[in-house]
Amino acid sequence: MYGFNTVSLDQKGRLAIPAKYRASFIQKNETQIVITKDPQYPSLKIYPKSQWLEISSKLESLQGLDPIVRNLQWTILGNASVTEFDPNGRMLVLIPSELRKYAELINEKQISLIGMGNKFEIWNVSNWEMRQTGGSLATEILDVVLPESIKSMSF
Amino acid sequence: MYGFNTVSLDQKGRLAIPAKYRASFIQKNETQIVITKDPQYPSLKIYPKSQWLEISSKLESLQGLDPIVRNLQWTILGNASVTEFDPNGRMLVLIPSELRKYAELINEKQISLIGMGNKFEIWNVSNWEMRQTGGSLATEILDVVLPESIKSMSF
DNA sequence: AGTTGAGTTGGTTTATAAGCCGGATTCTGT
DNA sequence: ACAGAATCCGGCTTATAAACCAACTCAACT
Repeated sequence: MYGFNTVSLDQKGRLAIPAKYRASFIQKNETQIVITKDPQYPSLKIYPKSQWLEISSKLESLQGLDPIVRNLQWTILGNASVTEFDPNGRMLVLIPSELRKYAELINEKQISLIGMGNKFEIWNVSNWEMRQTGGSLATEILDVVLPESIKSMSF
Repeated sequence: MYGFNTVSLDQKGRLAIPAKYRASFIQKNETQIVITKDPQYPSLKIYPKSQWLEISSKLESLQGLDPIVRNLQWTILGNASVTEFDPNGRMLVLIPSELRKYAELINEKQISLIGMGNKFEIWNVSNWEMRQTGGSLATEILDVVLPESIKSMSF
């Protein structure tokens, strides 16, 4: 579940999880994945269900009065979408249009899929290249001083 | 697993791990290796699987909202690729083209393979010589102040 | 010099991904 | 409520890329 792939979306905007990643899902008996927004950059995150449960419950338990925390909760929890995994065939993920907009994937045929161990990231190809080469993006969404309660968290 | 070798890449970009190193893998029952980017210099790192598991799990657990941490995670985790011994006991590593570009190995027939004990490094031959003689490279990638959480880590 | 093991190479096979198409379902507007 | 359109979903086919395998070359050691 590491490494980077350029994957194409079909005409209908569906994303097929590459086989080498699928294997690791099957191995861990994961049958569902969750896709949601990344709070910091115009990109998406894909979690296996079990990982998602950890993260979402941590997030939910934070005190909801801090505006930054609420923003995080809205962004991450409010945009999550679950997809079933078919162990026999391939796994086709239909990315909700709101998320596609967010990650600047409208009309894109190719996307970058990056395996980060316990999660994946989905990027617009040129945004990802820009990131890799140290360039700066037009949009960096969450650019604030984080409260202590969040600093230690990893999403 | 120490010492320096000049090794050739074949037309398909495959790298054959020299026998003397292979032996030490077999001795330790390592059947898989992981190749990824070095975050600091235009070079690649090869870890035996067990070593990789340590490093990657440490990296994944760091606070994921810090931009520098995310950069490190992207570079190291997002570019990792696993190879295992083939049935003949040979190990041909296909270096992904993105990594070849990164380490300036496009169109290079020869590379420098440096054994560092628990890992290997792969360098463009002339870059490595430059380093050895104290010269400076055109590209030094990670040029930032590291947060305390990372300073103590070794990759 | 002959033998053995390592390195290198290229062709073959297999696995995978991407395009294509038809059918089903939902949505919308009248 | 109905018709048309748009969206969604699954299977099939083709093209591509990676894994496999086997033969050849080179070098070292006896």
